[in-house]
Amino acid sequence: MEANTKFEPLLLEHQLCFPFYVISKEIIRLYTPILEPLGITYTQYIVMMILWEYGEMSVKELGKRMFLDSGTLTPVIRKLESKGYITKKVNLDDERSKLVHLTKRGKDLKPKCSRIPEEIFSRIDISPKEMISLQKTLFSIVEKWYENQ
Amino acid sequence: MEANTKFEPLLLEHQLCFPFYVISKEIIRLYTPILEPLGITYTQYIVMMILWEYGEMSVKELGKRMFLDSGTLTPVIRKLESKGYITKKVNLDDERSKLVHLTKRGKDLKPKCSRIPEEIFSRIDISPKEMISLQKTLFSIVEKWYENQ
DNA sequence: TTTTATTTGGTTGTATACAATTTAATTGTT
DNA sequence: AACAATTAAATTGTATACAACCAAATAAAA
Repeated sequence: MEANTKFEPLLLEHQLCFPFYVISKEIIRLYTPILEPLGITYTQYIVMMILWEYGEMSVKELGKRMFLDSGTLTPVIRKLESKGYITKKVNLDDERSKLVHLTKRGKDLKPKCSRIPEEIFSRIDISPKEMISLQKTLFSIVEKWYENQ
Repeated sequence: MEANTKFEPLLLEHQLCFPFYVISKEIIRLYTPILEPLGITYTQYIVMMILWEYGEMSVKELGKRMFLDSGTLTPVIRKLESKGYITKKVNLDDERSKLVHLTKRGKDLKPKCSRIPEEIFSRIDISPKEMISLQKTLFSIVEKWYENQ
C-alpha cells in the first residue's frame, strides 16, 4: 500500500515555480485589454506607477525596483517617451546616469488608472483571508531578494 | 492623524501582481544556469517535465497545461526537436493534430534533472509552513483558471 | 451531401526579458 | 595628474509570450 507512493520531485504538480509562472502570465494577460485603451503595456504601467510615486528616477534605480536591467528598460522607456508620457534628461551630478521623469500627459494618466487595481483584484478568485496571507508571504520573499540585490 | 492615511491603490507595494511577476522572473533566472549545461531553457524544461509524466501529448493539450498558445509553443517544440529530445508525428486519428513525444535522448535527460527541484527549493527562503500554505493557495488559483479554460 | 462553422497548428508582428558586450563617465590608486 | 577599475546606459543576440491571422482538416447543419 505504500510501495508506489514515493515522492516524485519532477512532477509538474510538485513544482512551486510553475504556478508563479502561470499566475504572473495570466494576471498580466488580464491587464492587457484594460491598459490597451491607454496605449500602454503591463511593464510600461509599472514604470508609470513608480514615477507617479517618486516623480523622477534614474534608469538604474528603476531597474533595481523592478528587477530589470537596462537591456529591458531602455526600449520600454523609449516607448513611453515616444507616447509622450515621460522624458529623459541627463543627471548633471553624474553624466553617466539618466533621469526619467513624468510629463504633464504622464501625470494626467494617473487618475485614468484609479479603477484598475480593484478591477484586477475582483478577477482573482480567492478569499480576503487568503489574499492577506498571500500578499504577506510574497512580499517577504521579494523583500529578501531586494536586500541582496 | 488620519487625514493622510487614505489607501492609495496605485502604489506598487499595494499591487498583488507585481510580486508574482518578480518572483516568477527571478525563479526562472535561478533555473537558467542550472539548466544551461543540459542545453535547455525553463520553458523547454516544463515541456520535458510534462512529457516525462505523460509520454506523448498533442500541441493543443500541451498548450492547455502550460497556458501557452501555438505562437509560443511551436518554436519551443522546434528547438527541443533540433536538440534531439523530442520528435513530432501527425496524429492519424485527426490529421490537424500533432503529437509530441520523447526520444531516447529525451527520456535519458530525466535522471540528470532529479536534483534540480531541491536545488531550487533550497534557494527560496521561506519556512516549510509558509511553503505548504503558499503551494495550496497558488494551486487553487491555477486550478480555477484551468477549469475555465 | 454540400455548405458552413469550428478546430488545430503555424506564421507574423510587437513587446518583453536577459546575458554579454560596448561606450562614456567617474572613482580609486599610485 | 595618470592610469586602472568600476559604473550607468545602450546595444546585440537569443528566447519567450501573445494577439491576430492563415491554411488545412474535421464537425455540424442545411
